[in-house]
Amino acid sequence: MGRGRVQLKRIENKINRQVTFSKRRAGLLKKAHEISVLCDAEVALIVFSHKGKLFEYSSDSCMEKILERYERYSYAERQLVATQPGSQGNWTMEYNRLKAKVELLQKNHRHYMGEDLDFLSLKELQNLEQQLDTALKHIRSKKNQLMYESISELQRKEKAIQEQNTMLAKQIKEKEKTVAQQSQWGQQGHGLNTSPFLLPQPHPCLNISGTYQEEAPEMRRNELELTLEPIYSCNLGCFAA
Amino acid sequence: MGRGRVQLKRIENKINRQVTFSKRRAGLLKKAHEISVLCDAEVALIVFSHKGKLFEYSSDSCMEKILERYERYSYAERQLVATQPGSQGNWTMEYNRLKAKVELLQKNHRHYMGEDLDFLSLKELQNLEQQLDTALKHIRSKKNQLMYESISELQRKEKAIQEQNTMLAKQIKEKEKTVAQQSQWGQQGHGLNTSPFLLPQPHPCLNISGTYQEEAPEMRRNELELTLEPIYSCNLGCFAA
DNA sequence: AACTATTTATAAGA
DNA sequence: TTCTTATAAATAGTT
Repeated sequence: MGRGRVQLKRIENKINRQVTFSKRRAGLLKKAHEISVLCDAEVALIVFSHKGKLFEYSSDSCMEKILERYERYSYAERQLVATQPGSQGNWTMEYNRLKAKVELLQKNHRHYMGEDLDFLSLKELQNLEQQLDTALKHIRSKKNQLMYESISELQRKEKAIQEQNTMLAKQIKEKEKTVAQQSQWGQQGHGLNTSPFLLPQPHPCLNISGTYQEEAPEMRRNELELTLEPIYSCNLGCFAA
Repeated sequence: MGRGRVQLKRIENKINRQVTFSKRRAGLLKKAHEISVLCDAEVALIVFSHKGKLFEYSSDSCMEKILERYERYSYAERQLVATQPGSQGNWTMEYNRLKAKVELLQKNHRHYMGEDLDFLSLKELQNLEQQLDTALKHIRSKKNQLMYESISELQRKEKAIQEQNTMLAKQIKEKEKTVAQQSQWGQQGHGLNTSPFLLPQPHPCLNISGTYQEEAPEMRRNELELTLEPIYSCNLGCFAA
């Protein structure tokens, strides 16, 4: 119906395909509606465009209802088929169904693995992202637990060493005092040169460690939340790409 | 399309309705097929006649596949809608639908979480394990990257402090020597004491960074493999259980 | 189910 | 995308 005959094969021209899709989709939905009204039928129509956009029609009773009815119906049908022995057509049918299901699962899995995302729509990707996010939370928590242990072990070490550091610095100071006293009492004035040199040395380090120790819990928390969150959003970001 | 216009309302004549249903149904299925082929779309069409007979069409990928895709899609859609306030549609209906869907999704999800695995086959389990492993690799690498940074930062700090520690200890030792010398020589040769104190000061710091850069990569790698591997095997272990 | 007068759908072009 | 138009398709009523 148009200016030329149409071959029943994929339209290769992208633009053309898109246009035809729009038109035929409208027509299909219209016809679906018409038959449902004219003939009092229950119709469910689902169309995914090549690019993954969803279009649907369902007669008065909502989509879910019809799909449920369908599931019940086809389930019952399969049960009947299954209980009837001998019929060999059922086996191939069953086999194909199984095969299709496996395929579906694998496809889903691939999506869950962040692969084959090219033809998923943004919405589907968001869905995926959310689910993966939840899954990762569990794994995160275990991993973080061990990481934390490693980190706080290091921090514990650091703290201990720093304390030792402080101790040593103090000892030096005292040593200096002793030396200074000795200088004062002997060759005077010389001790004054050494002390301003030596004193500031340990000082910045001690100061740093001092403030670090106080802020460490905060820092740690910050570091973890700030450093780790971006990882996830970054990683999950690729699913929205 | 026919000898007279058609009003969009239920055809009361039973025979007529039945005939029209047959004709239009064929047309609808045909069109559904056409759009799926021409436009590379995924189409699922379900029609229940007034008398309850089922007719269906689904493009190449089987019906179940498409319906699942639909469910996922509309789930995602509803999630988006749910976050947007205001829509006051059939709440109870929506609620029930949501509840059912959530249950279904949770079941799938539990599998991905390594739970409820009792009725999965070995192959499915292996599949799950492998896929999760792969997925985690991506996440790991990013997360580890940041964790590494945090850890090696701490290690750098630790090392630096330790070196300083050593330095301070040396200084103390030398001070002691000086003190001892001073005691021995009385108040002689004081100028010699200050220089060994001052020269080594900047030296160790430079040394630290020099040796660190060479050894750090090895150290980091070791520590990561030793500390982190157990986490994964532990985590993944539960999927193999 | 087959036929056919008409209405519809739509391909191509603008 | 939307509108137009020539033409192919669908189909209502008929046989």
